[in-house]
Amino acid sequence: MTDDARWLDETEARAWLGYRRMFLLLNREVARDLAQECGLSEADYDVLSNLSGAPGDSIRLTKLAAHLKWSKSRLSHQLTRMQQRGLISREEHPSDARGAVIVLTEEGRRTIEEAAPNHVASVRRNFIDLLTPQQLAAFGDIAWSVVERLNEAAAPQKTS
Amino acid sequence: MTDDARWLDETEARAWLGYRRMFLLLNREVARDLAQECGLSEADYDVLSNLSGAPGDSIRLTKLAAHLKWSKSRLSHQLTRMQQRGLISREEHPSDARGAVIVLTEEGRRTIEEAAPNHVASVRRNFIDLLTPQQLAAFGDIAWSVVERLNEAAAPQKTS
DNA sequence: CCAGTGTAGTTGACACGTCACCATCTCCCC
DNA sequence: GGGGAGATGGTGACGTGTCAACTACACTGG
Repeated sequence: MTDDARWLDETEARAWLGYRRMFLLLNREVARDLAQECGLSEADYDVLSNLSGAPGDSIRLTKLAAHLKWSKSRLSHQLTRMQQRGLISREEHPSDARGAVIVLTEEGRRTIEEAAPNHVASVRRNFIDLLTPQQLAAFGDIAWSVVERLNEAAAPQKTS
Repeated sequence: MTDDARWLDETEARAWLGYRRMFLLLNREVARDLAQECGLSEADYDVLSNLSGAPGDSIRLTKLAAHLKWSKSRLSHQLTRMQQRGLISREEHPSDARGAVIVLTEEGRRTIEEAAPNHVASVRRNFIDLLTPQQLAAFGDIAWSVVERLNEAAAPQKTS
C-alpha cells in the first residue's frame, strides 16, 4: 500500500488501492450472503447459472470453461465437488468419446432457481444500490474496457 | 450470468458482470506476474508492504489485520507460511504477554524492495495503462465510495 | 484476590484455485 | 490406415481463505 504510493501518482494509487479494497470487501459480502442464504459459493452459482441457461440444461466442459474464463482444471475440480453434492452430473458425449457433458440435475435446477433472487438482492444491496446510474454506466465502460485489453493480451490469435 | 440479466437492467448487469470478469482476469494476471517474477503471492506482498512502512519494521497482529481488513485467522495462517520462508518473524510483546509482534526480517526487506518495482510495473501494464486519467479518477471515486458504504454497513459503531 | 468477561492469537478442517502432469481420444495428412 | 499433433478431461500436490473452536492472558468489579 505505502510502497505503491511512491511509484504511482495519487490518482493511480487511489484507483488501484480502491480496486483492491473494494474487491476484498465486496467479494466477501456477496460470498457470505450466498453461502448463508443458499449454501452456495460464487463458483457454484456461476456454474449453475450458466448451465440453467444452456439448451438442454447441459454443456460441454471445455465450452463452459471458455464461457466462464476458467481453466479446465478448475472447472473439473469444481464439477467434482458439485457432483458429490448432487447439483450436476457428468454424462458421456454421444459422438466424442473424450467428451464429458455436464448436465444440471433436478436438484441443481431447484437450487439455482431458489438462489437467484437472493443473490440478485445481495448484489443490489452490496453494489448496485451504492452507486448512481451514472456511476454504474461509467463503471461498466471502464471494467469492460479493461477486460477487452486483457483478453487481447492473453489471446491475440483467436477470433471466435 | 444469464440469470442475473433477467433481474438487473442492462446497465446494472453490465457493471456487475464487468466487475466480476475484470476482477477474474486482472487478479490472475497480477498474481501470476508477482509469483513468477518475485516468488510472492499478492497476500505476501500486502503483508510485506505494510510491514516495511511501519515504524521499526514491526506491527501488532491485530493492528495489521485491521489495516489490511483481513481476519486475524487469515493473517495468522499467512504469517505462519511467511515465517517458514523466513520473510517475517514473530516476537513477544514487551508489555502484553498475549501479544505477538510481527517483524520484517532482513530477507523480507530485501524481498519487498526487489519486488516493488516489478509489481508496480505489472499493475501499470495490466490496469493503469489500459485506462485514461479521467477513467482512473472516476474509477477511484467509485471504488472508494463502495468501500465506504460497505465499511459503514459492516461496522456502524467504531469511530477510531 | 478471584470470578467473569473480553481480547490476542492459534489451530484444524474444509473449500477453493493453480500448476504440472497424465491418459485418452480425434483429426488430418501422408 | 497408421502416426503424430492437438484437443478433451482428470488428478495430485500445494498454497490460500473461512469458519468455528480453542488457549492464554488482561481487565474490571466485587
